[in-house]
Amino acid sequence: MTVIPSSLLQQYGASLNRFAKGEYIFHESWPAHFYFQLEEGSIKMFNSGENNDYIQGLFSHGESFGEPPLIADFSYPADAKAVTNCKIWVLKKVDYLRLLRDNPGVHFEFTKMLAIRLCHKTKLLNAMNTQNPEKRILTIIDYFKNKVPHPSPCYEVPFTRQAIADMTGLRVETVIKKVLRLAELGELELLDHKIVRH
Amino acid sequence: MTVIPSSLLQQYGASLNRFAKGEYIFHESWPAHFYFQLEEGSIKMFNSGENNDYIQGLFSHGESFGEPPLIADFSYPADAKAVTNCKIWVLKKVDYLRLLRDNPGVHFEFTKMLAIRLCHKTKLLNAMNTQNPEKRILTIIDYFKNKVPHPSPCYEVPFTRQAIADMTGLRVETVIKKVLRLAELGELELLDHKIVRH
DNA sequence: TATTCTTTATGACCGAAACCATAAGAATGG
DNA sequence: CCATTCTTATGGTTTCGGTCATAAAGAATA
Repeated sequence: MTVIPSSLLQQYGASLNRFAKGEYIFHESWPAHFYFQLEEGSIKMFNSGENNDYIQGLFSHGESFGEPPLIADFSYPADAKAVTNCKIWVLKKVDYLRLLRDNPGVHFEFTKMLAIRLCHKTKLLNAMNTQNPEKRILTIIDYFKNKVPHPSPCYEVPFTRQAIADMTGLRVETVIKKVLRLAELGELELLDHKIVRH
Repeated sequence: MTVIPSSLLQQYGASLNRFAKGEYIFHESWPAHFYFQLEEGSIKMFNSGENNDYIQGLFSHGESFGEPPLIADFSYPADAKAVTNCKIWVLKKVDYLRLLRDNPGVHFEFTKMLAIRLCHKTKLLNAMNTQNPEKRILTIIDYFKNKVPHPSPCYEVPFTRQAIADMTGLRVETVIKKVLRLAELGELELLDHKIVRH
């Protein structure tokens, strides 16, 4: 699951930096200068609006984030913020590009990951633009359920109703109501307010 | 703008195939066996729903499409259909992967393209989930306006209201009404029903 | 343990976009 | 050239999710 082995990162000059809970790693519209890979903790990428936030992604141990602007020279399309205290491997852009050039296997795995992320966003765009709130919510839940192949058939959703709202473009009251409805319909189970998907 | 030179494609065994207007190149959920690059004509990638279609992308001369499933071994997340008569370079998956392996420069350009597409979908997800219909419409128009750097400051939108609806998740009547409103507000101009963006 | 903040819950009301019907102009094809 | 289909347009109606107000349970913090 780890994108690039830490030994290889260190070999190219990466350093392990700490970010406090709530701290921003970068902001929307900033130019990209570094490769980031989470060693510990988790971060969220999101667009902040006046009323709304929209969560673009959630990343934790072993995952890298914010690489596309590094590769194709554009500015960040979203903010990145530490959800918990984090330790993050940080590598300068030129060193990262050199690492990719020197290691075709790593480069190919990276391309593969972009392809998978693109497919995910493709499916999300379809779901969020054409489906009703219930389906949108299930789409998001099932994405995270299947992200890491789970041993148990049932998946305890690790998000608040507000987080689901911020990933589906809905309002928190709507998510609350639709989740109760989905539980009635048997699509979800509620165990002491925790959402469980089978 | 051409992704891979046709000479290189031929060197790896590509053939130039014809597709008639309206013909499908592939369907959602099919496994991916070929690399496709448009020599002539244009195609659309879209999800077809009961009432709704959702257009994921429009591609024309020089552009490739449907590569991510080839790279990361998943099935197509959408249909691809010829909008006009097309000539398309078709290359077998193994040969395409060999081409990428042998040509790091081509591989890097491909990675760059995925990064750009990912950024585009990120921006779309934000716009479509958090913005009002007017902003959604302008977001789509501006994307195509800026896709190829245009000499003239004004851009004649080459889409029907229905196509805009299918890219924004709105209904055609809504697009018609909001476009008229945007013209009143001066955000768009209407020349004989053609939409022009400055 | 008290207090504050977050999260879930509920109901009333409102408004914007969907839905539906209709029509006229434009483009396409036989 | 005529017939058919597509595209743009318009107005009436409905519906669903947003908005607002309120509250209680739970979690975090002092």
